[in-house]
Amino acid sequence: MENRTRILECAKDLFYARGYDAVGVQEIADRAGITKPTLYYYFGSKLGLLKAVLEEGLSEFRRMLSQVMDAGLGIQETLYRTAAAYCAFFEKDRKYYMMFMSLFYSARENEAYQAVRPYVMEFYRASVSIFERASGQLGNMRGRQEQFAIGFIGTINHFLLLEFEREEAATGGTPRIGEEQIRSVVGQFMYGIFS
Amino acid sequence: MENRTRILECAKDLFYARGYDAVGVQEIADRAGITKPTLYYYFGSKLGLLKAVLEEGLSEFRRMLSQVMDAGLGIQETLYRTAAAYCAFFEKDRKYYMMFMSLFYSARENEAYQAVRPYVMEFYRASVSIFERASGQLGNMRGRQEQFAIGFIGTINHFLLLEFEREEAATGGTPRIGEEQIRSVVGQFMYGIFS
DNA sequence: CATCTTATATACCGAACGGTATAATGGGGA
DNA sequence: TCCCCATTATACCGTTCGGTATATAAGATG
Repeated sequence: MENRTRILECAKDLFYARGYDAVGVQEIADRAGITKPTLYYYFGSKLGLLKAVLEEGLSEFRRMLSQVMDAGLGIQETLYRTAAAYCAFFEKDRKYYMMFMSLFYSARENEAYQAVRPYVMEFYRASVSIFERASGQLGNMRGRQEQFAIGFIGTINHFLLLEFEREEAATGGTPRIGEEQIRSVVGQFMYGIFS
Repeated sequence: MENRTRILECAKDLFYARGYDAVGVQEIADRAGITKPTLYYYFGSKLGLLKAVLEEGLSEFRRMLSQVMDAGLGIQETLYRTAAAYCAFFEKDRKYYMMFMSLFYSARENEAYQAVRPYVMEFYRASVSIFERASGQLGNMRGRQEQFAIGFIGTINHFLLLEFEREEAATGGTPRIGEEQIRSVVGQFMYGIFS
């Protein structure tokens, strides 16, 4: 099983760095120190490899998210902990997060997008449900749940994108994202920039 | 010059639908009804073609943005008009906007990303400057201009992404984005979701 | 020992990739 | 008329693409 893991790791690194379409199967095999038939033995196709890469890193994130959702907290704390889960996931594996994010926004008819689409919808619906459950605290939302949900995901993703750029620019190590930073971002989302 | 324009148009359509790397030069040429050497005569390389596509649709958007920036308005109205400019640009050419957006988030070492990077930075800096100029109204921002700027761009992009998905799902025509919708999104950004 | 399964490599497939050498075409000016 | 220059096509380049037929090696099982 060691080869399988190494192939997944190398594929993730390359997809992250240059994107699914720009990376050839041969290059992945070379970097993993195996040959193409071995790769195809485990994953069947290039797309199958991508799906395996995607699935691999997601189980823990799912668990963290559902834990937050099931805690029965108010919307403020739910949003904060959700954001914290996203940040923790990002910090645990930046390459995975960034790869996922770029697939999130990739062309609709690209086969790689088709592969991430189910996961995108999964997390989007989870986000929508946060706001639906909180309609008591938010008043009549007149169908704005979706706008809130997408705005929330967008805010987090862009915060992490900025964080990523800053880390790339920084010379030293990568400091952990502070709790107060996350509270600041979520606070900005909830109360606006004048708060 | 008619061929040149048609090549640009077809390239945009295909890059939008399937992404830069997944589209071959041959396919673009076929669709435009010309041959590869003609394409290379005008654009020199595939990357040159992408750069030309990018540059093509941007001049008007630049003009709209700088007009807003030079109006000397308060931050609220500036943000609203900036958002409106983004929305107008989106509505004028959805394919271009979505293509640009997916390039925005694509892998850092992908050559297509290198091509959009300058434009991304251009609009990012413009957004930062909005918040820098408004420090009087926002109080001591302690370096949060960047967070505001990226959050603002993220909010708009995700709103338009949602809009795009809704339009795709809708059966009828695509209604224009209403002024009150834009005000709602910008209001959410400025005053939070409880407003 | 014989056999079956799992895992791996060699060597190859046809097609598509980005790109180009070269020639033909056709209109405008000398 | 002649040539020039912009434009376009034919036919090709070597390389890489995703994928596979087939053989082999190693370990477990009878």
